[in-house]
Amino acid sequence: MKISTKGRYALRLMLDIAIHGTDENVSIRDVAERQDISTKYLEQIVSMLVRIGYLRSVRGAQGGYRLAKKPSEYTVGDILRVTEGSLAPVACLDDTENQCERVKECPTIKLWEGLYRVVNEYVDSITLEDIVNDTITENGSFDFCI
Amino acid sequence: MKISTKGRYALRLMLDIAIHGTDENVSIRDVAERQDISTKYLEQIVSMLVRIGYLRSVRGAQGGYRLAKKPSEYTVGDILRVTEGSLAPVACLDDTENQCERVKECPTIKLWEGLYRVVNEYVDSITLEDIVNDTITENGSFDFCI
DNA sequence: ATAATTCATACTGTATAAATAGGAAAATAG
DNA sequence: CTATTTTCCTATTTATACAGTATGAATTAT
Repeated sequence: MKISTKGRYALRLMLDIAIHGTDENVSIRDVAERQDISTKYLEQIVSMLVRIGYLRSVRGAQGGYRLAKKPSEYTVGDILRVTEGSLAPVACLDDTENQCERVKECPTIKLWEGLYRVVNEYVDSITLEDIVNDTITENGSFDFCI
Repeated sequence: MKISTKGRYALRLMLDIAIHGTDENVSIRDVAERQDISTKYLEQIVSMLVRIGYLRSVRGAQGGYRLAKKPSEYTVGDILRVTEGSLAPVACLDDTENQCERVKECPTIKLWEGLYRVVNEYVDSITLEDIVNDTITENGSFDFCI
């Protein structure tokens, strides 16, 4: 039941860009340095977020990334679902063809559906803006640990 | 964010014993057959549940397992926490020494704490009895799919 | 005694996570 | 117009944890 580094890094990346990208493009190199994450690994993660339209990229010198929307318009769930693939606690809840034929009479499926629901509700209740405001208010700095 | 087979099998094991263990010991062999899970793998899982006192074992012929308490006294969370290790979405929330020194000023830690909380609240709100009743009421049978 | 069971622990294969690596394509600055 | 900075693409490697096997000892009922 762990969130992978991809999901965590993606969140830190988006927060970093939310904070530093208001008046200039944010390069992966800078994010990698501030967040202490491998640039090459971040490149993979950022590409997912560009592909889905959450980030806009500008190539070349002075290029980098900006948010496509306002921080208040991204939920944590949005970002985690892109990078984690799915937040479903069991495979049979994924859209794919992982569903077994006994789903209808499975005694535990309702349990997993319920867990899936509360997880989604929670991560969708928090936006990037919420986290940014919270942090800046509390200590002014922005150092991540995970 | 997936629940592992250990957690899922443990739940099915406990439910199976809850149903079939009212007037006799339930052997691993029988559970494995009904649930279509490897007996050797189940042995490992059952041993965790015995060690922590959730199941009582009787050795030898006609031996097997029974619940130590009533089905209503086990929450799903109890069982998952034993077998999954922890339901924390990030390592720094575990009791162990995984905590980094920046926890206090980490912008995302509150998020993960909140997620951890809703997950625990949910899985602790459902007991084995709830699932048993639910299932028996609905279709009388008890076939699992995951 | 024998058969049925739990108990203990070591081992293995496989998939996934996590990260590295190398270079092509695009844009800017000088 | 070339050197530099950056994104973009995709293949490869490494590490770790999951999932399951395997072997056999200990215990108890019949």
